[in-house]
Amino acid sequence: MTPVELHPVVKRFIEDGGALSQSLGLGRVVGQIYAFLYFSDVPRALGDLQRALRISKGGASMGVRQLEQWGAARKVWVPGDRKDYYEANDWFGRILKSVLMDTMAKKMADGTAFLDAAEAMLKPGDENAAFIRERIAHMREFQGKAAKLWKNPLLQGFLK
Amino acid sequence: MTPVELHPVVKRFIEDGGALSQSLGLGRVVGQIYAFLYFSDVPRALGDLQRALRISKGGASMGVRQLEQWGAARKVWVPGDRKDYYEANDWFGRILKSVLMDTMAKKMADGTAFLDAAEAMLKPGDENAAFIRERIAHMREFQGKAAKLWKNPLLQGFLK
DNA sequence: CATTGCGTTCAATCCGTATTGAACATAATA
DNA sequence: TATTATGTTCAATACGGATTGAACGCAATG
Repeated sequence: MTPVELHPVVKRFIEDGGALSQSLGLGRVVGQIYAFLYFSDVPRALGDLQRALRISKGGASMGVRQLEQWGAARKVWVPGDRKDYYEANDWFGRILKSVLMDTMAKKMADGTAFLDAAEAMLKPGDENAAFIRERIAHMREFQGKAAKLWKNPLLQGFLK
Repeated sequence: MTPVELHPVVKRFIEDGGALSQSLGLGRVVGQIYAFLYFSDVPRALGDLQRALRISKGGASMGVRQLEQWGAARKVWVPGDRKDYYEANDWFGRILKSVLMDTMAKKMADGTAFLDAAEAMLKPGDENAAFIRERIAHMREFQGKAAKLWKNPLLQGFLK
């Protein structure tokens, strides 16, 4: 598959975007694809991604779908062409929120359930569980603060 | 090395704590060690960590040091014993801040530098770079908002 | 000064997960 | 319906980073 030449600056952004998303545990290609789309003034098809980033067909397909799920890329219709074209969503706040919801909030949610389950495991008469109860109560307290912060308009405004 | 029996609830917290820190890209053992220390009412030595968590000597040593660097565990002196004992810091906000500073803030910082460098790469007369400039400006804007949010008392209070 | 107990280091290994690519599914076109 | 152009799936693989454990350094003790 014949490569594609990129503006040096865009190339750097793709490299660093890939490294960033890699370091955040999101995989390298999603960062690369997003960077490529973000710096493209026209929509791009899967084949463009393959050529520009030298990634496999499957990788392009899966990466772009992941970005779509996070609302970081959207499919656009190009008349007279039946390929799927994509462009970047530049609303960083929204994207960040999606990713956070997909990674953090989920954990938070079953964190609450987990604390309940843990406390239910403690037998009523369990003497030496007093310290454990204390610790769980302390976790609950922090969890409450975190939930409050998450709901705060300042933060939600940033992530809107 | 002979194992150690743990309270079932603590065992669950260790399992889940390990899974959580693993999923956050911090490695499994640090989460496990922290959970073990957090639910221990007495300080613990490296050997205790090895036995309780069935991890290697090196793993215990490195994990506990990482926690120390984040301020999530501290060394305590036990008179008449020359082993190093550790206990958990339960100030979650502070710990979270340390971890964030160590993982995110760093990236943010050289993100700024990177944008400067990228813009410097654009030749003054480069016509078709207009779109790239636009995009970089848009990134700067968001970066500014993020920096502002980070400095906000509400967030800093939570992370104090 | 030899020995013992403890903590640290780091090269080798292991393990999870990101990535590939061939096979398949689907839809448009001739 | 056969063919061509596209997108998807998933088992196999490659890769990076987490984990191990033997070797080492150091300090206390006899």
